[in-house]
Amino acid sequence: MSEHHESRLAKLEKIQDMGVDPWGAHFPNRQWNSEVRSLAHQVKYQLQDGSVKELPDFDDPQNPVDYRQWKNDAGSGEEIGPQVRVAGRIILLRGQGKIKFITLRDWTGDIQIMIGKAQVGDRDFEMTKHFDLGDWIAVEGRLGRTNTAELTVFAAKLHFMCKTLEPPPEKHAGLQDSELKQRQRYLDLTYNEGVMDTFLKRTQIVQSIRNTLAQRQYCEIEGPTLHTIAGGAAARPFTTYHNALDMPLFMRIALELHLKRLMVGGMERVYELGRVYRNEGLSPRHNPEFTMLEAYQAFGNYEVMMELTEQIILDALKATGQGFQVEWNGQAIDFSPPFARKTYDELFHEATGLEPGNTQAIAEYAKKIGLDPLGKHPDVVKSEVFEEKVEDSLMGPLFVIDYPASICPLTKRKASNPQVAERFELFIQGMEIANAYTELNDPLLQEELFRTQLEGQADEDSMAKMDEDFVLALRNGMPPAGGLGIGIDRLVMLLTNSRSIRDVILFPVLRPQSQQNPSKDDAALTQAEVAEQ
RNA sequence: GCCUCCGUAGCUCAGUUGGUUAGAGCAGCUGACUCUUACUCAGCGGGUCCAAGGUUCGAGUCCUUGCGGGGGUACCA
Repeated sequence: MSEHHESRLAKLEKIQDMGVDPWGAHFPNRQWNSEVRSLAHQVKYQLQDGSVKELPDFDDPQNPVDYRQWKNDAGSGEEIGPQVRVAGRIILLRGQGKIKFITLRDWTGDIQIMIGKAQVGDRDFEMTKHFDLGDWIAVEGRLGRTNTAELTVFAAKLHFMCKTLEPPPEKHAGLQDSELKQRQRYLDLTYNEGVMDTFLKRTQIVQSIRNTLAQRQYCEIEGPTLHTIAGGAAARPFTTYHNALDMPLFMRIALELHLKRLMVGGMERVYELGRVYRNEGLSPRHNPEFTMLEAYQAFGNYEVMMELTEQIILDALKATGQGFQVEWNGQAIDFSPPFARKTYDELFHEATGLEPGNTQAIAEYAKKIGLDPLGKHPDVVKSEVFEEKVEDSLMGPLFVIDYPASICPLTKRKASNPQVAERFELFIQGMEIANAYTELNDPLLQEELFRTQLEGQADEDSMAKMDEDFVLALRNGMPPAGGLGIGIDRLVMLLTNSRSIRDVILFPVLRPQSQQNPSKDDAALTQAEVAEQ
């Protein structure tokens, strides 16, 4: 066991010896640190004649005020301020003889506490000797300012809330090791600047999306995450097994097919915001489980969904207190509406100089850039070239519209040109953020497309799996509709200036640690020994 | 999966061409201090150098394998 653990356990005992519960209790009427900060204007200076003076503005960097001098000039009197009740974690601790300063942090921010032996009494001051960085405490006291004008709670009564048995990260640099940041996210949240903010913003974004959809009378549902056929996207699923039913199950890779069943059932505007699972590689843009929004609107089309996508993003910007100009990874993103639109073929031509219809030339070009066009449908080859040469360079926000129909088996074709599917993808900073169609509702064509896809495709390509149950649903009649998918994690990345998807997922997938942490076993042993004594 | 970089005290990091007993700051412990704010001052402790092998008179440093992480790449409508 390390010196840190020993020291903390010893202090834990001393707190118990004082008759204080080191694990704390209910602390009613507690105020957030941010609330208390907003009471700063109530701190005033009362002169001996009873008149009250406002304090000067200490926050003006142009005009620094020496508070000690100011009080001197004002004449003898006393600072007055509201009584407050705060609670939080001890982040910094500065002792100065019979006085202690604590920087107390809650999830709204920091506030300084001053504890004077004469003010809190011997017993509470004795307790401060057993404080460690990271401990949770609660404080009752008067809000005021120190001689250096720092807004401070002058403690009258202390309450111990929770002992911390592990030492905190380094107090200036914080937790730098990206592995520890992910494994011990609780430390990352408390001690690293901006981390709490990022995850609170994530919540705001998700709430904003729900609000936007609610305003349009969309209904949120919860579909099954265990599927008998993992469909709705081309991805390798995670497999699992149900014992009582004695059958394999797949974790869902998309929300699409069940939402469409609900459209058949007459849920005319329906969405799910939930987790999907894809058994594929990891990268700064891919986590094996991630959050998707899928929304379907009866009698809509992909144009309607484009407008909705834009609204969702603009509302999310507003909800996170941002304008149209956002900085991301050192670059500027301009979200000013309307977002640009370009057709697939247009972009293809711009990037390659090739005619989008010239399959021969495209196949040769594909070979030249290291792709293998042999035995593939011309549109698949074209799509591979597109992914290789176009997608990464789309800084956007840009709606890419009108995809080749043969690579979109769930999408309705354009009435004027059946070779083209009514589909768009939204690209920002080279990332695919949204994907939407005018949904295919022709069960006969759907069945045929499933079959065509099946030919010559690998077994694990689940998109190719015939989903007869889904086709049956379509045979019962799904209204024409627009459908939309948005990758929530990637959207959060863009709106929080996060470079890695693992910075916006609280607990990303990690391998288990290689060795057992020996300090844990030691601690358990020693606690048992302590109990014996 | 493959390529590549990284792994040194609780944390953040140094560590020269392979050479004496592996260092610093924070954190910890002891003491002093009633307006500090990365408090200060005096003193003291703290290491499985990721793991296992190997080369060498000698390995934190070089080699091999493994483990964990970052990045790239492959897979990925």
